[in-house]
Amino acid sequence: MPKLGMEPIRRKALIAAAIDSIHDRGMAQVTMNDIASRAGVSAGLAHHYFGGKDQLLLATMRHLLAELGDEIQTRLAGAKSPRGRIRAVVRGNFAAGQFCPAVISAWLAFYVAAQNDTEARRLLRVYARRLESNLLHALRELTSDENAAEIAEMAAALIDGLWIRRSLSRHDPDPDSAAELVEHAIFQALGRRDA
Amino acid sequence: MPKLGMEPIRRKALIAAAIDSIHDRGMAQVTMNDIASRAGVSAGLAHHYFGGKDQLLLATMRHLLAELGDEIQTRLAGAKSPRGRIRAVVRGNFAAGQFCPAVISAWLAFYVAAQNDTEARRLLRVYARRLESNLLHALRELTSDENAAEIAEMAAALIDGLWIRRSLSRHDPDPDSAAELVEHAIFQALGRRDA
Amino acid sequence: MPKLGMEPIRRKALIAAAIDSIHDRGMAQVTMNDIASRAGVSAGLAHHYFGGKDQLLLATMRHLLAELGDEIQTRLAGAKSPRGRIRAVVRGNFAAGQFCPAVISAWLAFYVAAQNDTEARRLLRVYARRLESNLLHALRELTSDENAAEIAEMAAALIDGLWIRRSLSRHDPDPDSAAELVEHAIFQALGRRDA
Amino acid sequence: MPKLGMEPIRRKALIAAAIDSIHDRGMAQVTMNDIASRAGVSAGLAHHYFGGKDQLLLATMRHLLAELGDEIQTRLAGAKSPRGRIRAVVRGNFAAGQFCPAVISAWLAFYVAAQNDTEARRLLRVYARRLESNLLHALRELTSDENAAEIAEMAAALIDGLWIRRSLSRHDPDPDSAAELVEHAIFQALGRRDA
DNA sequence: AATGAATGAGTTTTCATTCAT
DNA sequence: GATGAATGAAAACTCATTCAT
Repeated sequence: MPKLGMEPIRRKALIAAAIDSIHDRGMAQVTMNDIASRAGVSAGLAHHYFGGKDQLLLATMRHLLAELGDEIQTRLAGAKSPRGRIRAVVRGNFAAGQFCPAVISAWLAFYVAAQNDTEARRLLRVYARRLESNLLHALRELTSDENAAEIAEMAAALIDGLWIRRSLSRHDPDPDSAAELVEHAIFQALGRRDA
Repeated sequence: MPKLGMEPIRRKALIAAAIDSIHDRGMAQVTMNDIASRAGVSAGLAHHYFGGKDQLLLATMRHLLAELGDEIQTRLAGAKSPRGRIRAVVRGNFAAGQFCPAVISAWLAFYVAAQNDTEARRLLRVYARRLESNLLHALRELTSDENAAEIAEMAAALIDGLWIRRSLSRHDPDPDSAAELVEHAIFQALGRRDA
Repeated sequence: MPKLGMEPIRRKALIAAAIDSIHDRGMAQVTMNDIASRAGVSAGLAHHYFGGKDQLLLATMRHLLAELGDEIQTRLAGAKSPRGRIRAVVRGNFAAGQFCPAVISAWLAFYVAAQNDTEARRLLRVYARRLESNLLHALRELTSDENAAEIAEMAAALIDGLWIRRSLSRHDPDPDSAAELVEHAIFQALGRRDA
Repeated sequence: MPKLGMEPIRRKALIAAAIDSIHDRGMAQVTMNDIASRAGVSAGLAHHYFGGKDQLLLATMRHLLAELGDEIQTRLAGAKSPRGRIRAVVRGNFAAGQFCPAVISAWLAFYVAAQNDTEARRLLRVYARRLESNLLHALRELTSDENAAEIAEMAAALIDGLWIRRSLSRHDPDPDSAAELVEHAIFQALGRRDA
């Protein structure tokens, strides 16, 4: 029973289905049929709306990136101090909507896909640059530029590493302890001068 | 012109070719033909030796794991102090043979594949446990068990995170600075009590 | 905003769009969507009016055939002498509305389609017979029946051949010189007895 | 039961099957499966050897063009006089191997395909230019350059037109009478000065 | 030991066609 | 009268895998 204005609804459903499919079949094994039937539509429709598998996957990635960006921006807007901004960035990266198994799987898959896909790589670089610049901004208010850069690099690596590692663990990932670990590392690195 | 004793040579060539193929086509896109022709043999032969694509890929993963393990063990054998052992583990993870683009790509790909492949996951878990136990062992000589566990987790995440991040950068990865960053973080975390 | 009496307008627009689509995508590649969107309507509407792709294409062919027939009949009506009637037929075949790239493409496509489509073949045969009979009629007044038949066959082949050849040339086809070439050949063949 | 050196055999069989398939299904309707199963192989093999449908079709066209070229060259080599060379070209165009229903269908299909496919068009232009140059060469020895050009154009159109027309007739095409018709037209056009 | 030949199952992709609105 | 939504069947294409030689 076709209705009007279905397109955005289908697009969202397909993107959500793509994330779930990647999670439980793996990027290399997902088929359009998996995704489409999980979204409750035909494979043809997925093609119709996205133009092809690659583009659907890229759209999914863009969606994830945008969501993460929003998460961080929202928290950043409410932060008052440099330390608050650092916390905002870190917590944003481990926000509930993001740090669940299916989303983590998808993220990793995209990280890996970016090794060989120019557009995916471009997308990821934009995100990485923004993350680092957010961190740097806050850190520079608390320490020397040089120091800030070093800490930012460490923090970013730590965030990504925790994502990866949690994805392999049996238990559901715990956003809070992950965020605390990162914050702890950052503030400790700042600590010497801070103290 | 078939020769005797070619098997080990072919196996090595195929594994090396698999790593390269994964690097420049991506796990999802590698075909047996890619790998075989890169190794200078027919796809049929790759089958003959490994029994199938999955098994060749698994063998490749085992090879990577074994090499990394050897790298670390060798360094560990020559280390005298707890700090030396920590350095051995960290440096081993960024050893020259490991920390080059093709190998990083392959590692990441396997990390992701492990999300959905039981055997790959098992293999990876064995390695992760050993890495952690090596680190823990050394750390426990320098701090409380609880503290050691926390630092080990952080260090492991940092190592993985650096791998992933370096893989996206345009430049060839620099093992030394990566290792230093990790060592610095570890010793700083130990620092308070160490001092 | 649906209007009354749109049907004939839509039909014409769709047929024109079909001709253009065939011209620049090729019979094998035309889709209902091409045609419909070029006509500014939805594919569904094209179906509604014509019942299906095949029937739209057949209607397009009928349209072309009818136009060509009209073109010739009009000229024939104004012709006084046998030679005038021959000229009428020839010129009709190269009339402006007919001898333009898009129409030529469509004609050829139909000619070829007729090899495998019964209805298209029937349509084409009717036209071919009429064309020949028109020519024959005029020729018989100028030469023997046997001779007339031979010349008619030659003329018809020449007309078709020129269509096909002009369609491959880079320049826009020139109706006048084509018509002259055919007339020249006919009158020369008649010449011996004519002289 | 795979044997060595099958590739050229398969290629030939597939090309022959393509011609037959085009003939009895029509260019727009042929599928790789039609062709492959007619050639007694799987569709996968056809892809393997030709890379895709388009390329198989193009290869088929190239084959037809080459055969026709050979046919003409052979006859041309044996011709002594200008008139003999003209006859060689004309007869070559209606040679037995060429002028049978399936081949005619394929030719026409390609002629039409050339309207929209750059490579097909290029191929056809090469052939058309060669045909015309062969004719011109011979004709120039018998009449003025200007006259020769005109007659060559007429002859070429006549040849193509006869192909098209014969393809629509119910009976098997008769190469001899077709060739005679063309020769007659040429020699008649030459006749005035010739006489 | 090694290969080229061949297949068939699985996937993406395309489209005519249908239909509720 | 007209559309956008949706499908399903059919087609192209890919590839791991098998096997005779």
